[in-house]
Amino acid sequence: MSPRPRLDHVRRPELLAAAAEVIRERGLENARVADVAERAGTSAPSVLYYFASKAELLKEAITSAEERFYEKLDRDLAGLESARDRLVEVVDSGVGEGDYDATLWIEVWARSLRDEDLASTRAELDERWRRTIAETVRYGQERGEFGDADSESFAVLLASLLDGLSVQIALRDRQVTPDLVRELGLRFAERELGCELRTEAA
Amino acid sequence: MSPRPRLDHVRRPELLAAAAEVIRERGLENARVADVAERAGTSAPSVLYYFASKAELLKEAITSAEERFYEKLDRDLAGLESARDRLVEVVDSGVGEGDYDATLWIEVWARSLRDEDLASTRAELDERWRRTIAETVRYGQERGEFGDADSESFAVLLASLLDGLSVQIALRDRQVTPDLVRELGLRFAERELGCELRTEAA
Amino acid sequence: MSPRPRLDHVRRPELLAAAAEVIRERGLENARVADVAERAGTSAPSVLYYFASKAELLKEAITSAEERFYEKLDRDLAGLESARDRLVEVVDSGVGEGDYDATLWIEVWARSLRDEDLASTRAELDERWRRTIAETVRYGQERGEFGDADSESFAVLLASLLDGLSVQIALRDRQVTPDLVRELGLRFAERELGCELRTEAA
Amino acid sequence: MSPRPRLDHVRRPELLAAAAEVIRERGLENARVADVAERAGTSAPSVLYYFASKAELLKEAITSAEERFYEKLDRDLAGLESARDRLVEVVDSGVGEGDYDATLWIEVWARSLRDEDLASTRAELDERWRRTIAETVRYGQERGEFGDADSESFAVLLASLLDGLSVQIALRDRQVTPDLVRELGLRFAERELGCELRTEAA
DNA sequence: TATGAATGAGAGTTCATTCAT
DNA sequence: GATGAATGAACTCTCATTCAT
Repeated sequence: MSPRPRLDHVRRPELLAAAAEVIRERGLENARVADVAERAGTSAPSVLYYFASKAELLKEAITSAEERFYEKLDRDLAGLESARDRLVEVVDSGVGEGDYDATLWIEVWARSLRDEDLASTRAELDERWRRTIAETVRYGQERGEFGDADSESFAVLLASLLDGLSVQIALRDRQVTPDLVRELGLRFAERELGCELRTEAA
Repeated sequence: MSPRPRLDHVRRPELLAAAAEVIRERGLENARVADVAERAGTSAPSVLYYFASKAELLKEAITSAEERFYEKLDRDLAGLESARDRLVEVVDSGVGEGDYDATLWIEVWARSLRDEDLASTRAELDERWRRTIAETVRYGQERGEFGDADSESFAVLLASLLDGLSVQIALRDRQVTPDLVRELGLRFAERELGCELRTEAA
Repeated sequence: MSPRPRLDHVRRPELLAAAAEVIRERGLENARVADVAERAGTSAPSVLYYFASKAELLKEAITSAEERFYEKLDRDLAGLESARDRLVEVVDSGVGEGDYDATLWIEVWARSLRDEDLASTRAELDERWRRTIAETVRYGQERGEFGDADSESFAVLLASLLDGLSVQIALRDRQVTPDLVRELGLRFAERELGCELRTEAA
Repeated sequence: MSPRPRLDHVRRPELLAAAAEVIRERGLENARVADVAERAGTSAPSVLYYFASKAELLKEAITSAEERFYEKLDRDLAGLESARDRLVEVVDSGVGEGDYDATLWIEVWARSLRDEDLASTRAELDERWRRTIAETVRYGQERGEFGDADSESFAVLLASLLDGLSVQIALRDRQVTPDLVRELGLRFAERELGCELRTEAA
C-alpha cells in the first residue's frame, strides 16, 4: 500500500531538520533544494524523492519545527504546579532565544501574506499559543494566584508584546536584549494580573 | 553615474510607488523588475535606466515609503497641542491600517535578517519611531498630563506591542481588528502613564 | 564545488573541443555558451553544468588546445635524432597550418591586452615555445651541426618571425603561403646558425 | 546636397580619435558607443548622428589611425636622403612604441579573421607597408648602399619579424624591449642587405 | 533507493539604436 | 544639431524538476 516504507520515518525528519536550518540561514524564499540536500549529505533529487516538491518540503519543515516547540512547551508546563511558575515559563519560551527564535516566525509571516495555505496553518499555531497563555491565566485565577482579568484579551496582548519584542531580538536591536524582554514581559503580566512574578529575578 | 536631470524627479517617484505596490503584492524576494515596469506601464530596461539595479530600486522603494510615513506623522503631531491627542495619534498611526500597514515592515524584517545594509536602515527607522513615542511621553509629562514613567522603556514597549498587534492585522487574524488594537494600545498606555486616553473612544 | 566524477573526463574534453571550434569561428569575445552547447549537441545550462562559467570554459579551451600542441611537438622532437631534423620540425610546427594555426594565438593576444590572467598564461606558453627552440639550437651546437650563435636571441627572433608570418597565413594574405613561410624560416635559420637545412626541401 | 555640412569635418575626426582611444583601452569587440561618446564629451545618439552605426565608426577609426601612421612615415622618409637613414627610420617606426603600437594591429587581426571587409582593408594597409620597405631597399640598391637581395622577400620578412616582435612589446613580454627589437631588426637587415646600419647606435 | 545528467523556464542586465523634441 | 528617453534583442546564469539507471 504505502510506497517507500523503509526509510521514510528516518530520512524525512532528517531532511526537515536540514530544511529548517537552511530556512534560518538563507530565508524561506532563498532556500534551495540543493542547500537542503547538501546539509543532509545527499542530492537534490533525493530530497524530492521524499517530498513531492520544494514547497511541500519547506512547509512541513516550518510546521514541524513550530509544532515541536509547542509540544515541548506543553510538556514543560504540565510539569509545573504553580501558575506563577507556568507563566514565567510561558514568557521565557517567548523571549526569542534558545532553540526557538523569531527568525522562523518572521519568515512565516512574510510568506503568509500571500500564501493562503501557510496563512491558515500560521493562524492555527498562533491560536494554540494564545490558548496556552489564556489557559495558564485561568489556571492561576482558579488557584487564586492571579487577580481577575480577561484571559483572552491578556493572551492577545502578551503574545503580541512578545512577538514585537522577539522581533527586535532576532534583528539584534541594540536596545532590546533577552533579559530586557523577560523583564518587560513579566512586569506587564504583573500589572495586568495583579501578582508578583519577578521575586527571584529581581 | 551619468546625470539624467530631466525626468528624474518625475519618473523615479512613479517607479518607487510601483515598486512598493509590487513588494506588497509579491513580496520583497519575489518582486521582479518586470513587474515594476509593467505596473508603471514601461519596460524592464526602462526601469533600470532610472535605477542602477533591482536592489537599489527595491531598497529605495522601502525607505522612501517608510520615510514618507514618519514625515507625515511628525507633521500631524506638530499640529496637536494636547499630549493626550498626540499619543492617541501615535497609537492610531501604528494600528496598521490606512496607507501604512505592517506588510512592508514584515518584508523588511525578513530581509534584514540577512541583509546588513537593510538591517541598519531598519534600525534607524525604528529608532526614529521610538524617539517619537518617547518625546511625546516627555511632552505630556512636562505638561502634567502623564504620570512619571521611564519614557524610553515605554517607547520600546509600546512600539513592540503595536508591532506585534499590527502583524496580526496584516495577516488578517480573525481575533485582532484595528479597533481592538487601538483599544489595547490605549489601555496599555493609560496604565503605564496613569492617564485617561479613551474618553471619547469609549 | 560538488564532485561530478562520472562523465567529467568524457564530457569536458568534448565541450572544450567544441569551445575551441567556436572560438575559431566566432572569436573569443563573440563566443557564446549557446554556440558551444549547440555544437556539442546539448543545451547552454548543460555546458555550465560542467564549467562554472563561460570565462572558465573559454580559458580552459584555449590553454588545453595550446598545451596539446606543445606536448605533441615535444613528443615529435624526441623521436628525431638529428638536430637539423628537429629544427625543421620546429619551423614546420610554427608555419601555421594543420591542426595548429595562428587563429587562436591572435585571439589570445587580443584578449591578453586586457586580461591579466590570460596574459600570464600566454607568457608561460610563449616562454615554453622559445625554450624548445633554444634547446634545439644548443642540442645542434653540442652535436656540431650548428655554428655558434646565442640560442636565446635566436629563439626570440625565430619565434617572432614565425609569429609574424603565421599571422599572414591565418589572415590568408595572398603573398604569404605556408611553403613560403617554411622557406623563409629555414633560410633565416641557416644564416643565423651557419648550416644547411633545406637540402631536400629545395 | 550633402546633409549636416557644418560640423562634419570638425566632429568626425574628434570622434574617430576618441574611438581609437576606446579601442586601445577596451578592445575592438568591447568598445561601446557610449564609451566613445563619453570620451568625446557627448552622448551616444550624437555619435550615431555622425556615423551610421557602431561598426562604421570603429572601422573608420582604425583605418584613419593606420593611414595617418603611413602618411607620416612617407613624409618622414621623403625628408631623408640616405637609404641607410631611411631603413633605420622604417625599423624604428615598426618597433611598436610611441604613438603607434601593435595594440591596434592585434585588434584588427582578430576581427579580420571573420570580417571580410576589414580583412581587405588590412590587406591593403599591409601591402602598403611592405611596398614602403621594398622601395626603400631598391632605393638603397640603386644608390649602391645595399647589396643585392630580393626586395619583395626582404619586405615580407622584415615586416613579419617586426610584427612578431612588436606583439611581444604590446603584451609587455619581459624578454623583449623596444631597444632589443630595434637591435634585432637592424641586425637582421644588415645581414640580408650586406650593409652597416648600426654605426652610431652601437 | 538514490543520483548523475540534463534542461526549460525564467531573471537581471547590457547596449545599439530609434524617436521626439 | 543634439540628446534624453525608451526599448528590443541578446546573453549569462540559476534552479526546480525529470529521467534513466
